Amino acid sequence: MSQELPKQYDHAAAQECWNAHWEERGYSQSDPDPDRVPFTIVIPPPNVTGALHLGHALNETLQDSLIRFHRMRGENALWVPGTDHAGIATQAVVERRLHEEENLTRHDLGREALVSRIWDWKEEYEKRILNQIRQMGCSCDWRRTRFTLDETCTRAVRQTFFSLFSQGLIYRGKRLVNWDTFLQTAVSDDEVFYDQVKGHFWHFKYPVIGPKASEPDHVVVATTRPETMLGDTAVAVHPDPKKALDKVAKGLKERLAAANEKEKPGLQKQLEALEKRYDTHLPTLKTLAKMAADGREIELPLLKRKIRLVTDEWAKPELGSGCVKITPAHDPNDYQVGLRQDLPMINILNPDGKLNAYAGPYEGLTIKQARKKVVADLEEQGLLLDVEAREIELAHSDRSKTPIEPYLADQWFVKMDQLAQSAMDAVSEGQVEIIPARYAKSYHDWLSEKRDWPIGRQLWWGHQIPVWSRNAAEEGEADDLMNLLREDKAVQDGRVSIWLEINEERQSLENRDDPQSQAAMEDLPYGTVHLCICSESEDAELGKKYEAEGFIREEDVLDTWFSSALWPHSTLGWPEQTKDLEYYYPTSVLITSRDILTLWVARMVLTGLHNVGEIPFHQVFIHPKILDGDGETMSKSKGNGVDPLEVIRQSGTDALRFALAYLTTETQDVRIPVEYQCPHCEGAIPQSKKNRSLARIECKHCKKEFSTQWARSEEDLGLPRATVTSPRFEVSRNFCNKLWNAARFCLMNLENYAPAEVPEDALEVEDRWLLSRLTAVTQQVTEAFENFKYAEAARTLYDYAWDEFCSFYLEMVKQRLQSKDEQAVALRILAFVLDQLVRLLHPLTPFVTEEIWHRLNEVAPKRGLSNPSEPAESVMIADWPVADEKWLNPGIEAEFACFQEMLKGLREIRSRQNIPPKETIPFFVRCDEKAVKLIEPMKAYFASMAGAELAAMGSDIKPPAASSSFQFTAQSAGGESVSYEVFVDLQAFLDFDKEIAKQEKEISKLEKMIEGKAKKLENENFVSRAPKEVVERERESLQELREQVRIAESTLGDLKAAQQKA
RNA sequence: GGGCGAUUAGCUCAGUUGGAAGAGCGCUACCCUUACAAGGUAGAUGUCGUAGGUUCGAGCCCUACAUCGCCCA
Repeated sequence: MSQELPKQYDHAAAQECWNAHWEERGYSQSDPDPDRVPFTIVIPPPNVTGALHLGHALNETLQDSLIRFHRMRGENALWVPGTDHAGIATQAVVERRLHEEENLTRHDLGREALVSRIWDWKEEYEKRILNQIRQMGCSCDWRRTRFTLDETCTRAVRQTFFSLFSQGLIYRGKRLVNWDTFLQTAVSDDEVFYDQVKGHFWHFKYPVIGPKASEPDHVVVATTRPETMLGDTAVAVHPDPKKALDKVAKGLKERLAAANEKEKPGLQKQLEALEKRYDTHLPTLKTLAKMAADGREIELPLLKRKIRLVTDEWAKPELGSGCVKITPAHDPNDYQVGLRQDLPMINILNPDGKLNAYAGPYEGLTIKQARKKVVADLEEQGLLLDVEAREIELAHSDRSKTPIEPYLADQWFVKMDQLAQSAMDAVSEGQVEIIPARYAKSYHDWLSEKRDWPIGRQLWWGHQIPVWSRNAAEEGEADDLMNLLREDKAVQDGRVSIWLEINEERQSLENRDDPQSQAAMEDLPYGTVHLCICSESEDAELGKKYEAEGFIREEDVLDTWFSSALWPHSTLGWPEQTKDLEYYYPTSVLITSRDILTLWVARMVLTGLHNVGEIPFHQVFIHPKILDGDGETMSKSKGNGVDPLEVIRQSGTDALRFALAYLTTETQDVRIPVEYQCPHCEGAIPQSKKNRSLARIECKHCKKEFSTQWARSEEDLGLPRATVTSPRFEVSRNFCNKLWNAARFCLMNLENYAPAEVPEDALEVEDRWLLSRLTAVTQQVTEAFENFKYAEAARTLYDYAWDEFCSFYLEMVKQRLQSKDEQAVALRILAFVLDQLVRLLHPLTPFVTEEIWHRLNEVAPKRGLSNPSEPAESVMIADWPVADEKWLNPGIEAEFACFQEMLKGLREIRSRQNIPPKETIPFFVRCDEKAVKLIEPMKAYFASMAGAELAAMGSDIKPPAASSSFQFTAQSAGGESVSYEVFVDLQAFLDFDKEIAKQEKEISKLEKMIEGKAKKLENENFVSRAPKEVVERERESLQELREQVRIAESTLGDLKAAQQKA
């Protein structure tokens, strides 16, 4: 038998074997079954941009553990796998590679060819990702694997779009978007990050047209982006500058009054500067506000365009000159001003980031070139006043890492008003529970803004928006077209939906009668007629028909989130009313990371409610993020990413999973310190912010060099590459190995096993103790899984398996296994407890437990304490243990704790006295009769586990002349306290100095505690106000401590006397 | 600027209703004891971020501050 069982757990072999076995048996497949309760999870689909990282590993681990737990509980567990097309991210990766490897742009390739390349990428990565998920032991129903761009999902997307469009919840409008000039697409706010860059703050003079006497002949404005002045359509001043200044001053004064000494000087200075403004700036600003009311105009330099002087609260009299230039088409704040003031919005950019015809002589320049030239030209005309160096928070596209240009463009939106409200209600009314609860707040805060959702992306990879559009130059034309369409059969049948968009820009210009606006208006159509085709299958025929009538298909595709928002119902077959949908929806729980709580979770709730009429899941569990040792998010681009497959290779999937679960507590993110493993000597080199960006590193152990993920040069690539890993997985690897070896021990001994019922009176103390603990552990672990307390489940099991099952029970049972008479019951307990432990651990460590299970099935095909029976063929489908409370026995646990304490004391003396392992130490115990009974049965274990021979015990024990002693108080099974004095006869071994020092230290520690307690008890307040039982406990405890000191002092005296003699 | 979280041993983290702080790793010593050296036994290690407050009593409750992280603007 021992031949077959290696000393070390072979995780690689187990994983391969059992994964194949599980799939072959189809354990993870689920079909609707009205007799069973479903438990359903849909995977948050990883995107096909790249391979999975540790964050995914955590996410998958938590889902699979939960699915396995519920499956074992007998629920019909379904876990739907799949991946996400991640439109912009995936297209960006492929485009970048195209550029790097072939120096081509997407326009060189064309839409069809590019999309085909992205599909190739997707095929490759989808395969890789699904394989990774498999390697993590995930028990998904692979038959149901979905992709957000596959047929099933496409149908759902199409249906959703059509339905929202028909209900008027989708519209197109001109909006300021975050334009990525590199990828030439709008990106959402969530795809924008801010970076501090060094920039400048330029101050310009704009001349006033026809100033009256006593009026200023110019205004001063400032900007960090001078080229945007070409798109200026106004200059704003505050409508009531004095009121605004007063308000700021009041706020400052309040802060000053409340400020501490450190802050005061700064605030004081600010206030003084502000007060000066009343003299230096206020008069001019007041005049300007009046001029604005009079309709005075400004001449925009360089282009010589007339622009308006307006009053708007966006202008801050406390800052700069108090005037602000307004560029509605290129700044979000200015855009709002533009809307309020009905300003023309002039877009000066082409999609590629070069300036367009509105920029006049600057047309064709890049932003950078235009900036330089604008500044130079203004300076030449004497209109440049000042340039300050300044740190600027600049928006960058997360996708291309290039600066974002705010840009006015046509954009498709979903109206969020009602939809957002429904999603908010679902949470506040408790239909959807967010765990931990504090995250409900950010969910609500975000939704309550009810900001319309921009859903269009100027990409080629994704769900193309199913809308065909045609401009109508004048109102009459629009009406005619609409009337014609209303007669259309497809429209009447409800297969096509139509909508007339009135051109907002033209409308806003219509309200103004200046010639400039009128001229601009003429270029703009009155409106656009849009039609949406419901079914993709009709695109070809109907689409062609409308195209012949002058309609053009929208080129943009939908935001990826539009399709992932449907995931919980689209994967189950919606819009068809499938049996799956009926049975599995709403799903049970969604497990995800907090960063997409709003982007994704909220949207799933609202689309679920809109499409299916029901919430998508009952619970949302938000798990921690994976950080590196410095508390930074892990990412490949930082170089601090650990590859889960590497962890799996080195330590095994079980170790990966167990470690991640072990770290998943409610409030902490998971820190995983990263280190390089030297390919030459396998030594560990901790990763730092410094070395993580290097292409080559010298090993501090063997002094040889190795390369990293950054290696690009021939020379660097020639060096062997280091593995990036983390020491954090060792604990769990060791644990798996420990479990393996514990099982190995059991299995080797179970050769003589014969199943039979175990009557309670056949049990020894340690059996009762182990069963009592097992029962408690079963309850704790069950409750932990029910409440997503993964760390608690893992820790409870770790402690039980290692400290209790291995360190105590297995050590104790060894003796009984030697004896034919005592063996039988012990083996039944072993088989049973191992069986239960393996079940409890299975959700976290599926492979090692399955490996053990199968071997256990061979040697112990029937097991159980009351009614031995045949277990399931696989632990994956075995029943979850049910705690049988009859085994709970706090009395036995207390007694056992007493044994443990005595054992520990004996071992400590051995260790302190350096007594060789082979020597046996005799010891005496002084205690009363009751206490004798408690210790008596454990006699043999002191011998086997501490090499200590109980020489005598009783109330009249006289300590040996040269001894070491300790004493303690414990609880008996009945709850009374029992005291022990233990003397170890050290005649043959004693190191007097060491022992005297130890006793003295012990006495001084005890005295300190006595002092503290005595003081507490002398405190009138404590005695009178604290609960009686607490005071009583303290009194008793003081009593015991005094007794302990007395004994220790007597031992010390004996020791000193013996030393004298010796 | 607003919201949320964190701060406990050298490192990574537990710490139940408030009653004199624990684990793993690392470190030290001893041990290849017939399940396991990825192991065993024992040991050392703490201003519980700072300052106040509540309380007989605070790692835990309250307030302020500091530092770090995340989300939002």
